[in-house]
Amino acid sequence: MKQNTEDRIIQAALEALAMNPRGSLDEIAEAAGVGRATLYRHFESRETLMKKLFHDVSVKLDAATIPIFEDNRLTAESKLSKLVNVLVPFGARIHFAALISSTENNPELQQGYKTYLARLNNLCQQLKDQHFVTPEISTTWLVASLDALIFTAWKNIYSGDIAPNDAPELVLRTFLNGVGMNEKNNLKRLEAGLAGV
Amino acid sequence: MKQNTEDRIIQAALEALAMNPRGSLDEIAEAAGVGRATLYRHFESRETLMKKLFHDVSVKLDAATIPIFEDNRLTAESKLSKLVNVLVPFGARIHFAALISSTENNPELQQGYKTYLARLNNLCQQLKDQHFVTPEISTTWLVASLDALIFTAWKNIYSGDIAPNDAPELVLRTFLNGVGMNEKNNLKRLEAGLAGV
DNA sequence: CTCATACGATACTATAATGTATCATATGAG
DNA sequence: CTCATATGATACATTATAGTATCGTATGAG
Repeated sequence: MKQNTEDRIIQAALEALAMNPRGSLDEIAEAAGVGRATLYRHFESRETLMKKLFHDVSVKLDAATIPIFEDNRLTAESKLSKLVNVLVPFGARIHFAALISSTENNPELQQGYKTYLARLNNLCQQLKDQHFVTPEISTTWLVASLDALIFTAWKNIYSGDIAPNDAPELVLRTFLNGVGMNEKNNLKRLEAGLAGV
Repeated sequence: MKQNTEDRIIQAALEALAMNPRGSLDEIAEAAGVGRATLYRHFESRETLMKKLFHDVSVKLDAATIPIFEDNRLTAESKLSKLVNVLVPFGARIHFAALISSTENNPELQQGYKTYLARLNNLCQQLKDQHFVTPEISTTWLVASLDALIFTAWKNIYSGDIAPNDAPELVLRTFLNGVGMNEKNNLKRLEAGLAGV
C-alpha cells in the first residue's frame, strides 16, 4: 500500500538520521525495510525526502501541540504537562528538525520548527509570569533545557533504558523540581560548601 | 608551528562536527582556517582524524575529571559541582564522543568515553547512596539528563545565548532543583490538577 | 483468472567527497 | 642572507553516495 510505505520510510528516516546524521539513503532504505529503488519511487531526491521530513514534522507537531497551546481553559502548568506527554514520543522528529535547522539555510523549511519554538518560548514566558517557574532563569534556557530533556527521554526510551510510560513524568519532574532531595536545599548547601574547598 | 595547527584543526573539527555532523573535510578545514591539503598533512584520512579526535577527547577528559573523581577529600556533592564546572566547556568534545560512539562500531575508540560514562554513573550512584539525589530515579536517567544539560549549556554558550560564567550554575540548579518555584511544590500540584482536567 | 501497480534487485551514470601529487611562497632558525 | 619547513593553491585520481533505468515478480482489485 502506497501511503503505508511512505510513512514507514519517513519514520525510519527520522530515527536513522537522529541516531546517525551521516546516514546514507542506503541505510535509511534498509532501516525502513525497503529497497533503495522504492525509496526513490516515493522521494525523487535526498533533498525532497528532507523536505517531506520537515513537512511531516511540522504537520504532526502542529496537530499535536496547537490544540494544547490554544486551549484557553488550561492553565500554563497543565499545558506544560500535556505538552511533555505529547512531545516525548516526538523525540526523533524534534531532534531532526533542530539538527537540520542548524545545517540547512532554507528558511522555508525551518518555518514550522521556528513557530513551534516560538510557541514553546511563549509558554515558558507564561510560566514565569504566573510564578510557576522562577523568573531568574532566562526563557532561552527554559526552552533549551526542556527540549534537551524531552529528546533525552526519547533516546532512553528508544534504547530501552526507560519505560515509555515513565518518561513524561521523569522529564517534568527533572525540569521543574530537579533530581535532588528537596528537603536538603541542595544548591545552597553546595554553594556554601564550595566556598570552603 | 606544527602543534598549534593540529590543535586548531582538532578544535575546529569538534565544533564543526557538533554543529553539523555531515560536515565535509572541506568545511572543517575552512573552519580551522587552513587549506584542505594542510589538513591531510596532519591527518592522513578522515578516519585518522576521527581517531585523533577521540584520543583528544579521552586525554583531555581524563586530565580534567580524574583529579576530581579520585579526590577522596571531596564529598560526592562537591565532586558533582566541580565536574559540571569543568565539563561545560567540554560540550563539543563530549557531544562528539557521544554522537560518534553511536555510529562507529570500533570498540577501541569508544573506550575513553565509556570509562568516563562509567565514572559519571558511579558518581550518580554515590549521590543517591548519600541521599543527595532522590533514589527513585534510575541512575541511567541521572547520567543521561546531566549529560544533556551540560551539552545544552555549551550550545547556548556557543550561540551566545547564555554567559559562560552563568552556565555551570544553571546546569547544577536545573539538574538538582529544577526551574520551578520550589515553594509551590509544582509537581504535586500539577498531578492533582491534571486529575480534574 | 487478468491486469495494473508497487516492489526488490541489479546494473548503470553522475556527482560530491575523499585522498594524492606538485609547485610556489611565506616564515622563522641559524 | 640561506635554507628547511609548513603552508596555500590547484590539479588530478579514487571512492562513496546520489540518482536513473530496466528487469522480473508478488499481490490485490475487478
